This record gives sequence, C-alpha cells and structure tokens, in this order.
Amino acid sequence: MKLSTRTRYAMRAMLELAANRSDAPLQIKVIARDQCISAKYLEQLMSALKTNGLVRSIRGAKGGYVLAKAAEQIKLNDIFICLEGPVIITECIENEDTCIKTAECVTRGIWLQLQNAITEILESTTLQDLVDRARANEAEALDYQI
Amino acid sequence: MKLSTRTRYAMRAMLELAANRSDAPLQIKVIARDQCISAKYLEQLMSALKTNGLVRSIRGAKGGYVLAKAAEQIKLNDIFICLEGPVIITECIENEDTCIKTAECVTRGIWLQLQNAITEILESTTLQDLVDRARANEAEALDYQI
DNA sequence: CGATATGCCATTAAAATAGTAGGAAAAATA
DNA sequence: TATTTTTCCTACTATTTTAATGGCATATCG
Repeated sequence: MKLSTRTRYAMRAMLELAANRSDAPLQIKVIARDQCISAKYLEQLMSALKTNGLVRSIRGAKGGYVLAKAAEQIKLNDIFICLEGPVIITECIENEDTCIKTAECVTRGIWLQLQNAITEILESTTLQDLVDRARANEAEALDYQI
Repeated sequence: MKLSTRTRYAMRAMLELAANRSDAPLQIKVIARDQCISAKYLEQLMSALKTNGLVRSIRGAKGGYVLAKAAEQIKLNDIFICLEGPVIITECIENEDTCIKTAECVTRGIWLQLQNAITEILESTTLQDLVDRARANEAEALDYQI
C-alpha cells in the first residue's frame, strides 16, 4: 500500500501554490525546481488539477497557476481524488454484486473501514491547514536558531 | 490507492482457514476453488504466510494448511504486512533525511496520519473477529429465509 | 508403489507508474 | 509585428509491479 508520486507531487505543488503570498501566478518550472520534480511530469498533474477545478491557469508569458478557490475551501480529499481516483480499496465496496458470497464477505467490511478512516482524515483537512502547519514549523525552526 | 489481490486473496484464505472447524488441514486447491483464486497463485501467498509464521503446512497426501496460532492471536495487520510489506505510504515517513525541507514537509504529517489510522484498524482486529462477524452474517441470512 | 500435496524456482503477460518529447496556441513585451 | 515565455495537448517509452503460469522435486498417506 503505497502512495503514488502523482499524489505526493501534486500535494506539494498545491501546498506551494497555497503558500504563495504574491498575487502573481506560479509557473510549473518554478514549482518543479522548488519541489525537485520533473517539470514535464508536473505539467500533467497540474492539468488534472485544473480539469477538476482546483487550480486556474494563466497562459503566456508571466503566466502560471493559481488556486481556483481559497485554500480554506480545498480539502485534501479533493486533491487526492484528482490523482488517485476515488479512494476505492476494492471493487467489492462499490459493487456488491461482484461479491459472490455476500454473507461471508466480511473482509469487505474491513476494507470499508480503512476507506472510511482515510477519507475522514482527507475530508477534514484543508490546504489552509497545511499552510498553517508549515508556518508553525518555520516559526519553530527560527526559535531554535535564536 | 488500491489493495492488491495478494492481500485480498490472502485475507480470504486466512478467513477460510480460521473458519474451518474440522481439525484436518485445508488444501490449496480447496481454498482456491472456494474463493475463486488461481491455485498456483495462492500457493505463493500461502508460502509468504508460512514464512511469517502465520500458517503451518502439512505436506503429502491429506496435507494442506492450518493456522499456526489461534485465530484470536492473529491480527489482520500481521497478514497485511506479509503481503504488502509494512504499511508505508511514503518513504519520508521511514527516513526523515530523505525529506529535503523538513520544516515545510507538512505533507509528511498527513501521510503519517493515514498510516496510523490504517494500522490502528488492522492491529485492533483479529481473524477471530472476522470469523465471528461471518457467523453473525450467516445467522442473519438464515433468519430472513425463515 | 502410486496418488496426492506442498516446495521451489523460473518465466511471462498485462497493467500501472513515472517520465520524455515535441509542437501548437496564447499572452506579454519589446 | 516579431519574439519570448508559458501553458496545452497528444503521443511515446522505459521501468516496475502485479498477477499469474509451468514444471519438477520432495514429502506423505494408504
């Protein structure tokens, strides 16, 4: 059970967008450099995020990307779903018919529990929460230096 | 984020072993038939479960597999780990050094939260719990028929 | 001995993942 | 208007993982 780089990269890119205080858009090449990601690969991820209405793009020189909504209104699950698809751990959860022996299919219940636990965390955290945590970490790091 | 068939198959096979009331071992081909799994594939999974001390095998005619411990003492996480490896969602969780900008690496915290939530569920459920649930389901199904 | 099982190892087919490549289209700017 | 910068789009490719399959050796029961 691993997280794809797609999701991890996209989450970091979105965090960088959310943390961006200037009102100018951020370019793929800048984000890619900051996050050590292949720019061409990131381009595809940004495209997926755009299709799902999470970011807005500005084409041409001085263009780039900005969040399409306030960071408070973007749930991590929204981002997650763009890249991993809906958190579906096994088909049986979606389509009960595929499970031949429904009565005995108690394993299904477990997968459902996992799915719910994951979704709950990702639904209850917003991009803004991450930004706040990042700022708190930075502040703490500064304290140690003094 | 999907569960591999390895894990799902193995979980079902283990459940069948746990539910087996006769004291005779269950053969791969029997489990494979019951669970609609390729026997040869299941063989590999059983081998992994054996290496990790979750099942015991009896070779030769009338041989097969039995649980190596009481179903109460086998946590679902034990089974899970055999097949998926430790629930590691991203490397950063294991090795903090790989995360270049630790201060900003708040995404890591989220992945850690997911991991903990999953592990908690799988650690707190035993094979016996699943057997009990399966029996309860069966009983309920019977009620409806009457 | 002969049938039945597991043990072990190698191979393979298909799918998913991660990354590359190149050119079209749009916008800013000189 | 020409140039540069940047996104947009589509296709391709390499690697890894997943899900099997196949064959033969070894052990055990009757």
